[in-house]
Amino acid sequence: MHSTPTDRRRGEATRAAIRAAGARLFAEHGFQDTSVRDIAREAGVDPALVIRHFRSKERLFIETMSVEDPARSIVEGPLEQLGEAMVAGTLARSDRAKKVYTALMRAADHEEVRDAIARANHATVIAPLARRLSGHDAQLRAALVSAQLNGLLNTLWMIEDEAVTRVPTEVLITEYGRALQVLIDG
Amino acid sequence: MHSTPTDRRRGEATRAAIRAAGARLFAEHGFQDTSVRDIAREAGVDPALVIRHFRSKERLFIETMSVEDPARSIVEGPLEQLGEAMVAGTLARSDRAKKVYTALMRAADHEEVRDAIARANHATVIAPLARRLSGHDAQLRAALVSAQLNGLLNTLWMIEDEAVTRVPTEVLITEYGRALQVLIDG
DNA sequence: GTCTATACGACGATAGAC
DNA sequence: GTCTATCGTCGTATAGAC
Repeated sequence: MHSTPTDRRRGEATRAAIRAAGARLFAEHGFQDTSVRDIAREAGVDPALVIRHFRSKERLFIETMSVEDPARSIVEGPLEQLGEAMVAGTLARSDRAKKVYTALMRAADHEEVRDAIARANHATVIAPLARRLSGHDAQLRAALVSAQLNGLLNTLWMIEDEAVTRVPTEVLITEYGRALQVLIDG
Repeated sequence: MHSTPTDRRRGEATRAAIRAAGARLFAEHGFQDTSVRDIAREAGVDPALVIRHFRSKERLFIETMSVEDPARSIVEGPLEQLGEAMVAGTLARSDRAKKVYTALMRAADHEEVRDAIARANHATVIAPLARRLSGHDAQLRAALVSAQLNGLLNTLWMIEDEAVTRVPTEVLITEYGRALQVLIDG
């Protein structure tokens, strides 16, 4: 009937194990190629518990595909060189951040994933950047800078277009940074 | 034993019906939400024939998700205003072109789809643009312009971020066109 | 050769017993 | 909270009729 303290503690341990397994497997193999049964096996629990605790594979994915490493810092620094700084700061992010970004983008078939992506973009890039911009259409220009940045990341991390992946990072920072700077300057 | 003319004609008609059904359903509902059985029903054909004729759902998707409406024209016009022209030309593309783009991007979980996207980018944007650019790193700058453009399209069509979708097209053309122009000018 | 019928193994998710 | 058994659906393969 009632859940005892022991029950609750066991449940929390199970939840944590499932979450850890999901965080690892989704980042490594993506949403589609990671099955609920894979996660259960990695967590050492019954497959039914994955759904029981997280309601659906999709919800576990969204809850799991996030990074503590805050991207907020990429909109800091002198405004006059922020374009380059944003590209450099993004390309220098952790390996996990790249994998999470890629996994999210490649799962954009799912509406709730798209919403999560949009929310993350606003929270980590658009809103803090818009606060720093002056001049006309600050909000819009911030959103377009975010779109630009995502364009580069998609080419580099999601599509992995060889024409761009083999270019030295410093060149990308200089060239693409100039393009961002135009919208930052307004 | 041997295939009669009647056999061959029947087979071609079946193939065409499956292709047409796939072209419609994939564009409308995406890769994931369109089942092989849906396509077979729409085509008035046995589900096994879909695989028999196209080897896999993924191959039918890639073969089907293309547009005759050539995007090549978006890299034409005076170089000094090509940035704006590219944005304008892209945003003015057919409704089918938008749906195909969205369907492809949302199916990027599949490696062969990513390859198809990269090939399309090179054939329709990067290569023809690189041919027109002069100065340093023409090939790279063309690839980065393509990345920028895809960034806008992803925000607009794939993620459908409201902060950008509700902005008037003319504003997007002016603002984002300026950013493209920087890399076009070099 | 085209097609029909049937089946396989894996999937996400659920009901109900403990 | 956990586990077993199972459901309906999926992409795909194939045997055999025409």
